[in-house]
Amino acid sequence: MSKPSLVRGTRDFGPDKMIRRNFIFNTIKSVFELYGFQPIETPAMENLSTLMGKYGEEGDQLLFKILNSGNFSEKLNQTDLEDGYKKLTSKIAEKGLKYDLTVPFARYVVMNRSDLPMPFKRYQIQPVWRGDRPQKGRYREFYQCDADVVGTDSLLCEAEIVLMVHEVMTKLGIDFSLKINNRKVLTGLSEAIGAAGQESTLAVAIDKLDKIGKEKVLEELAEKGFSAEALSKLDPVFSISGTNQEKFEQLEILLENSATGKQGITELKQVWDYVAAFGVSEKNIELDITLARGLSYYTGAIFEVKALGVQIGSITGGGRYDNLTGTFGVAGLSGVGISFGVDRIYDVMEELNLFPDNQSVTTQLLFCHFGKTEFDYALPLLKLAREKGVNAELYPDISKIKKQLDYADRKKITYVCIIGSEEMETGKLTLKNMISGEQEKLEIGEILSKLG
RNA sequence: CAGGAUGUAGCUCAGUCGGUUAGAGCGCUGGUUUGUGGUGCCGGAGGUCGUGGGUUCGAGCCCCAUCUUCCUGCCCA
Repeated sequence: MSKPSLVRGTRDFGPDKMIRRNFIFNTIKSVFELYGFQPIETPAMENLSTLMGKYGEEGDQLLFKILNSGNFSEKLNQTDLEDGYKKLTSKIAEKGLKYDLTVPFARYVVMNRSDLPMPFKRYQIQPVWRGDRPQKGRYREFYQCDADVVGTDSLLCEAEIVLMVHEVMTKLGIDFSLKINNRKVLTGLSEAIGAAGQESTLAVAIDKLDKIGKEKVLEELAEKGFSAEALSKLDPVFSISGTNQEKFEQLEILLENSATGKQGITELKQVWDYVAAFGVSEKNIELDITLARGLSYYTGAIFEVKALGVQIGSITGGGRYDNLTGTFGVAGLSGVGISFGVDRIYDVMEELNLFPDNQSVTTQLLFCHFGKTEFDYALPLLKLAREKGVNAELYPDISKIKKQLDYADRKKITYVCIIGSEEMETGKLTLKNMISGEQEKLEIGEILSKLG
């Protein structure tokens, strides 16, 4: 038999990791609930018709497709095989693993809209799957923690997303940079340089500015067919700088002839004002007009969060999508949401050593014994300990005390209660602190009140 | 999905020009004045050298394929 192995890009999580992951999950969850979001869950798999076409062509390729059950090749003929894999796929696979939580959520909203209080605020913490090639901070199975609001255009939602990001990152101790842009600004930008309709190409190139530099960006755009005139009009974009307020002023001049662009600026400024009203400092929040994410569905605000001091992709991202439910037959429902990437947040915290030490949930008290008589004597004490709310266990085998202490040591149990014939006679049990090595003789009641 | 690197004990890694029986540290396990773990001392187990082919008298080492992990790109959390 071959050695067992994991599917590439997937991982097991042992107790140590789960404790830390739960710490992150709980932090995010508590913040979501504080802002009035309610939990839902959706299935791991969806119909491919729900998933396909929502994430662009790249996304369709990265979807994990599930082979139909039973004789999936029954109805195939030679022509199907010759037509290529894309057409073949739709004939042998009709389900897929979900790629994110937003699209299944949109499906959920459409299917349940008459029962949902609008605006509907939900959060969802589940794994998603992408058939990507794994590398640092990129997995094929990973968890997203999403919070979305649908059924309102209010920019208060955008502002609250900013506040939630701020709160979560602060609680986790992560130094971060939250970048905000607006799709309408990108649209305005393409109009302003006379390349209306080319905004996706433009945005994808500009997005790489801080990575490859101005020259390479212009090079790429020229290759994609942008005129020299358009590129020269783009020039002021690269010199936008200063405080967020100063950036707004420069941007207003740049987009003065684009109605859409000006609308984008107005929206952004409104978000800023709301955030300011909550007294949150602007220190970690930055207007970045080169930011481009989720171009296939975001229509308004775009968010991205990066951790400072760690070389890893964005740890959180989101934005507003005006028409996601439109593809499911219900138009006019606007939504805005945020997605926290737990796996990347974990990697960041690990690298920066941000996990609290005393986080481990473990046994507080282990009863050790010298034999069957002592074992039996300990049973009611064990019951008592648990009734008092002390996490306790009794070493289940009759074995040497050395082995029992070693078990406590490995499991990082701070206190052991040693029971021998002497202890049974006097009722004074030996309590040993495994960290200091100190021992004292106490009655069970004293021990439990000390630990409780 | 494109390009590059990688794989030897549970972990981190040595292993010469292709040459006999593949090593170390850590970990694991047993013992060490039998009622005491984490620090000492002594012993022990553990490897089809990622996998499958090929070249050779002979392969951990050379060639091909395949898989894993890591890096870059694209895209993203």
